[in-house]
Amino acid sequence: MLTNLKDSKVTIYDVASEANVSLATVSRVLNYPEKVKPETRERVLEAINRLGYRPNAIARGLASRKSTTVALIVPDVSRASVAEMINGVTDIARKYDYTVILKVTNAEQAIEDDVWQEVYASQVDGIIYLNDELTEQNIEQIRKSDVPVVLCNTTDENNVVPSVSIDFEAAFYNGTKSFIEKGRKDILLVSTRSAFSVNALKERGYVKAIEEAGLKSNIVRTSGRLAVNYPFFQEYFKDNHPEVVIAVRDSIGASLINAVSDLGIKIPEELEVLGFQNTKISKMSRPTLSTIDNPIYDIGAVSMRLLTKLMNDEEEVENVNVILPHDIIWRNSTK
Amino acid sequence: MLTNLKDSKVTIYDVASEANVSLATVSRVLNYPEKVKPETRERVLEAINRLGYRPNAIARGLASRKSTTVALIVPDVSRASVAEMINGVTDIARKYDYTVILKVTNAEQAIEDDVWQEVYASQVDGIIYLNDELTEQNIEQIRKSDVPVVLCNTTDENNVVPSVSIDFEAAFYNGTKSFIEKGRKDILLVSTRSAFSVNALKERGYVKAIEEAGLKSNIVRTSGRLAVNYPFFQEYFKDNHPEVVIAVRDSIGASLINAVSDLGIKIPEELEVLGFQNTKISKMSRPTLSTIDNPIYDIGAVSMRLLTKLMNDEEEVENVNVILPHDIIWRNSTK
DNA sequence: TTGTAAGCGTTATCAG
DNA sequence: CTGATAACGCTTACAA
Repeated sequence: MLTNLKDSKVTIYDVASEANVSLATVSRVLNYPEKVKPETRERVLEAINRLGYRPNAIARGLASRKSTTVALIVPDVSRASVAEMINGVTDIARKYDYTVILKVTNAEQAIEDDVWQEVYASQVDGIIYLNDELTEQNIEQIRKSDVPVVLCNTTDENNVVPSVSIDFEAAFYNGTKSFIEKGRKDILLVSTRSAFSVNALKERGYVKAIEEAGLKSNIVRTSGRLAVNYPFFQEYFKDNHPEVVIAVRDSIGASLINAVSDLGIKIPEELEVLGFQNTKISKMSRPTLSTIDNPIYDIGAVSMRLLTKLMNDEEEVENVNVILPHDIIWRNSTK
Repeated sequence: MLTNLKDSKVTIYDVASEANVSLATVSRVLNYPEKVKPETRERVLEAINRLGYRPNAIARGLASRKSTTVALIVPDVSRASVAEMINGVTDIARKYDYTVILKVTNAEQAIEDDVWQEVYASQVDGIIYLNDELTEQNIEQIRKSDVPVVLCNTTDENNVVPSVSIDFEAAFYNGTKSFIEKGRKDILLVSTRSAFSVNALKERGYVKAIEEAGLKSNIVRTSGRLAVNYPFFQEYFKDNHPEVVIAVRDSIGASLINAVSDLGIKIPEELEVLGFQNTKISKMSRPTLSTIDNPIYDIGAVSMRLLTKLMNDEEEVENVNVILPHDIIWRNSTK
């Protein structure tokens, strides 16, 4: 009769009296079960079940000064890579009994500033931060944080903030080099316009491979948006005919394939294309898009796991920069 | 000197003494600014700024018995439609100052059960629930909830749970009918296998249009997964040659286009294809996929807005079933 | 208009 | 091993 009654918020007091113990004992069986005699523990557990008691996480948070909550800050969840990463984070969060608060910034600095204030107000125990256009200002923000932060799918150049990602520079170095080894000479990199971001690392890897081979590097920077990319590519490829294009994102690679195919250029015969990320789109594209596999689910999962360690002081906060391995997946957009 | 000091958690007491008022007054300027004399209000505000005070959301939640937090329960964030919907929810949540907790169930009933317990323990003020494979059990769960729930992108057949979605039946009725009006007779619907879901509504709309026209309905049900769809379609279209295929999801439509094109069938000349959702994939597909536009961002946004009303008792909990308009977008997979 | 004080539902520190 | 009791940081009557 007491069970499941809609508005009957049952508290620890109710359980205590039901089990004929003090509330302290109930609290103990919940948090340190080994510290209470098996038979009373049993009695309390029964009372809990009978009443359908669920500890109030808010009261618990206030009293214990930890919320077992983490914030996940992302620019936009509709990007395939961030969506998949979120799955990784939430799966591991569940495993370690953390609640996750989702904050999306729409990549706007003003919102971003608010968001940091909000998550502090929420008393989160840790923060997972995904921002592939990290600025100095953002890094400063993180360093002032009194709760642990892990950068997800990015790195801090100075290794002062914990992070989880692949080695972007090596990935693009290897990707570029594999074409060079096949004898290609005219290799274009399509990157994005943005002050400072992981794309700079990708560019660096590309340039390194190109220069080592004594070739000429060639980078064009475009928007990340489909509506502007398509016409841009159609224009560009009227006059320019590289042998290979490496794109910093699959979506760019795929829209390039479409734009260029619509122009009558044959892929991979006349132009080879390599993407980055291995999203669904790379499999759905025709021809299917060869791509550098960025294990984004794992990156999310490992980030969350790392954060749990940081929150429990099992790990030093500095110099924890996890590098996950990457792969190149050859499909039909390359010979 | 007190500002920004890492571990100096400044509380309402600190602000009170800094401003020479009682903590109650500080609380008032935060919650009912009009109830405090402008000059003291000013003094308090200054103190707040000077100390960099941020109210502790947890303590506030405990005292006020509301958390200004909502839970967003989804099966999987990597599905394009749910990702975009989440953007809608978070944008509106931000506008109304709600924090959102993200719970992903991986479409597993066991996790789902846990999740509901967890969100209750979290003392959320409301729940947004996205599940396109709703069972009786789930509906039961919702009805027992003592906090408002809104179904997002689904409807409860009995209209007892608030919901926001398009009229799925009408959408597929109209989609089907538009082909019938162009003289097509052999129209196949590709749906998914699943006990009970919105796809049943889509099927119903299709069947209605077909039967009204005195044609023969034809539904095949497949998995939602790319890896199984592709070979399935290749097999199916060896022997079957409908004029039109309507798919219950863009991803199914797009993989059908790929499978069938790889078989040498010309789209739209030999087969027309209509998808559902208007995801990025429908624009990236070649030929581009005609599709029923499901305004999923808006659905998320409206759901959250509705939930705010429900949480403030501005709306009746029963019979709030918002139907958003839909559109058909004709692209190159249809004549 | 402002202050006092009693909670909110836990955890955690003492004694016993 | 268990029970009182004081926090935790805030909201909210009720008094002044």
